[in-house]
Amino acid sequence: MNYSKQREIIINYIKNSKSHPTAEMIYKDLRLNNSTLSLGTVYRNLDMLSKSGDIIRLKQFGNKDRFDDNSNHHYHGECIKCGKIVDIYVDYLEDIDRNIENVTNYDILSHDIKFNIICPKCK
Amino acid sequence: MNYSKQREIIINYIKNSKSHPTAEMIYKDLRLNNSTLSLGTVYRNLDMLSKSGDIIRLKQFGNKDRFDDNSNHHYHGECIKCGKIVDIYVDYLEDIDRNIENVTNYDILSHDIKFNIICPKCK
DNA sequence: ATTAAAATAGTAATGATTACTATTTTATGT
DNA sequence: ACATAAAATAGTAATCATTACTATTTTAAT
Repeated sequence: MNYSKQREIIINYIKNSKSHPTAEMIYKDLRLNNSTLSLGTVYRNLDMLSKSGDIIRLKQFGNKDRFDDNSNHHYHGECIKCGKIVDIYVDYLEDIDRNIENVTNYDILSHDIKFNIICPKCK
Repeated sequence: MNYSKQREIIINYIKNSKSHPTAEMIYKDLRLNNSTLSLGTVYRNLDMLSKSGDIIRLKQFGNKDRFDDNSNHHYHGECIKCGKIVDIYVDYLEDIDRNIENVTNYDILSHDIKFNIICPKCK
């Protein structure tokens, strides 16, 4: 994977964002200071970066994929009222994997949890 | 929600299926014995049934939504080798929700867990 | 049996994502 | 620096899962 300016600004955008942006949000924002950036380039890089593990692709929120920084582990919550997606920073629950492993035939590598929440604003 | 023959066969198909079928799989199979069934009808009913809670819509597996019986609680696993989606029957982990609630500002209503697994065949 | 609401079939449209191609950029060896 | 090959991009076209639309049919209740 060679260096590219476009990939750098895309990954920086995601790492500095708190909003779990979609491909289109990333494209529109970065276009402002990068007038030749192509939407295809955004999609291709999001795909590469999520496959390499630098970012994570979230499929479980709405109909558009969302992307998130993968620097430190966290779970996700979605407010059932306003739809906001939030990070939930708690230690990875390793015990769950070992427990499931004990009661099934499966090797458990990891897990993702999505919490259905009500955020403070919507309470 | 009025009765309809089409909705009945769709919900029965899902309840009898172990394969977490996509809309298209359901459509193709049911078409065999129901030559006028429409794909739009399948989509519309899957939407209604998942909103009413009779079935659940799984968004986190591949690019097509999958549908599953919601009669008794279970989690899901996806084999990272063969892509198979399996049910994991363990009690709902209520403690997790209460623990998160204690360390965040959020009301936690429920959660879904996706396990990344290796199935017996792929071991 | 009448009637209004709900549902369907079949088709068209939408919209997120992927594919394609000619051009440009990057990394490497001379 | 220079040449070269691999990798990446921009811009556009194509794909494909899903949703919307409309005329007709079915359901449920009086």
